[in-house]
Amino acid sequence: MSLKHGLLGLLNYGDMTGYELDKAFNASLGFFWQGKMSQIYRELGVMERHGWLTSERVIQDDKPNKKIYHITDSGKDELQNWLAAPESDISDAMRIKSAFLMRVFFAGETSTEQAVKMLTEFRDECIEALEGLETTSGSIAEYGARITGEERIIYWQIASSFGESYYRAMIDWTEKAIAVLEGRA
Amino acid sequence: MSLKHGLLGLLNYGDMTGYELDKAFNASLGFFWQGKMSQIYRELGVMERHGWLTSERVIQDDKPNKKIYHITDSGKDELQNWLAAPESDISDAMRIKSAFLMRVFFAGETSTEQAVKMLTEFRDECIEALEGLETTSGSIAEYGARITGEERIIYWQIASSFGESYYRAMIDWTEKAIAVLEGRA
DNA sequence: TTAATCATGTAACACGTTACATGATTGC
DNA sequence: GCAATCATGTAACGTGTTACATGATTAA
Repeated sequence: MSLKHGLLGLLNYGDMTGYELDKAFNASLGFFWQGKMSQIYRELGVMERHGWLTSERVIQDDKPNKKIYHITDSGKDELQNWLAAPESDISDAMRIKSAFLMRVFFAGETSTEQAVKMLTEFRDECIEALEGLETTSGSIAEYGARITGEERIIYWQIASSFGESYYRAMIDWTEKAIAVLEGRA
Repeated sequence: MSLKHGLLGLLNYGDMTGYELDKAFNASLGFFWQGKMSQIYRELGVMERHGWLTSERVIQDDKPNKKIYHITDSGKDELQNWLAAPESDISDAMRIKSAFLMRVFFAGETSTEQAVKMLTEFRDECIEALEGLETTSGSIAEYGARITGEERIIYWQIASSFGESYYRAMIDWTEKAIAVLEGRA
């Protein structure tokens, strides 16, 4: 249900079109939730049918026509309920789901070299991702400047600092694993 | 595609029924990939149609009849290809997807107390999960004793040590976040 | 007597991905 | 001339979840 709630949260900051929502979503929430445009358009339709949103069609002649979405009181209620929901999403957040780890699990069926290669690639990607985070925190600051409210920025920073902790832990883990495999060889 | 590959990997250790696969899956891979029984049965059907498996029906009169699955050469090929696939699943493993983080992101719409409560609950769950991991490594040892191959056990331990790194990082992050919020209040 | 274990599945729905379709304007 | 931006969607498929159906045996 979280794509819907992410969209609600963004529309709570102000009216937007589906196209703008897609960009705002990727620029802010995109770090910990991904949604394709086609899915966003579909979900907006569902949400409108739920009565969480209303839409208004705007005719343009220099650019394609657009449809501006507006959050309703019912939508704001839904957002608040979700935010206040005791324990919701936590058990979900605890669960690790990783096809990569599954490959590690079965790596005994291949050679040690292949396993080391796989882990090395992973570590390199983690390092890159960690470096990329500086860009992300930059875009958060930018966003924060535009949309008011210092209280909000604190939470954005907390959420984005998750990435740092996460990638650092991954790099650590991978390097230990590589050391174990190379020590054994 | 990873549920399929997990099942292939397990069937590569030996023939099993859908019911046994469900239990083996949850006892070993369940830590980083979850699959419901109904989904497992469906996927087994698909895999058999792909020619990755064959099945044999066994009539029992004290217990319900069962169907034993056996991996084919084509299935073994598929498993090897997946294991050798350069870079597959890595970009997937990098992506963070967390509805919980989305709630943190929007926590500015509620009170600081509520945000602290949410984070505290999360930290507590992480601590519990970390403690629960000792049980997991126990069950890995048990599994390792039954299914031969010391090379395999190493990878199982590497995969399961991921959890430790992960939960420790989460606990750290949460505690820093709580400190920031409480310092501000 | 009640719950758990054994054992199989179907049906419907929810969510995510990929491919396709359309078409003007603007900057390199 | 070519790619990007603006702007909306549909269709089909893949994967994950929930609910339902059946029914014997065994241990607390």
